[in-house]
Amino acid sequence: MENYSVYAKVFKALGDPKRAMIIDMLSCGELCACRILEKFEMSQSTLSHHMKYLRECGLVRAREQGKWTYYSLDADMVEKTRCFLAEITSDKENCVCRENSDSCKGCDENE
Amino acid sequence: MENYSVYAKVFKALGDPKRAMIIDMLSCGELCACRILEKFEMSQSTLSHHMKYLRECGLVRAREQGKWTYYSLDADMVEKTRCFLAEITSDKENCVCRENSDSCKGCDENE
DNA sequence: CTGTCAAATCGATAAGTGTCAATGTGAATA
DNA sequence: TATTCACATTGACACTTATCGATTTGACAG
Repeated sequence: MENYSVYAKVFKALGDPKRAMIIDMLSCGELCACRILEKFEMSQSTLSHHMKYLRECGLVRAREQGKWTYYSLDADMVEKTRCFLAEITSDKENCVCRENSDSCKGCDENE
Repeated sequence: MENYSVYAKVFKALGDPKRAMIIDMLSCGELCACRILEKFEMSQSTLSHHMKYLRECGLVRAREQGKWTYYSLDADMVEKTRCFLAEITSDKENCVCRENSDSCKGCDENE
């Protein structure tokens, strides 16, 4: 159930059209907040809120440089998320539905 | 922006740990509501609500047979969702961030 | 027809989310 | 030092969501 909760946060983050769009933008490379803001009709505080959400779920990293903050995707988290999605939507031997235990742990490296 | 909204619904659906778990269960094949309910500490009405959510975003289909309702994943939607996730998290030529804008290079020019 | 069962819907409530204006903060600059 | 700039945080609000118990619907058995 732990894993479900971890990725639930990521999916919640993707569950807002504007945040999904921000992810899309960041997929081309690092961007500063001001550059992202240009693309949206949204107050600066609202964008900041969204960026915090994206950071806290692990999907996005922030790098501060002087007064600017540069955002970029966390490639590792992206990969894990894709993997998790693939995992829970594919047939498998040790599925939750076949056991009482917490299987379907996805692609965690410590196994 | 349309596409972002369509898949935002799907991601919102996956953004609840229990719903993600239900998806996981259904990935092994069709199940009736009662079978799913067994796995959770959740009232019947709450489960019904979640199933409606999953149906409405297109991820799950329902087949009624007598008094039972059988649920299964919509393979097509699953595939499209995986695809969308891959799309927005990969670098590409025609990224949102390149639309109506000269580049995606960040704030370099302001430094 | 009546009672029972599976599931959906309704009504209510507490918690979470998206949004903005206002304010705070820390770095660069005049 | 005081001001400005980029961004974060706060407080407030309307809206949505997760949840439950109660009720309704639709199918089957007697």
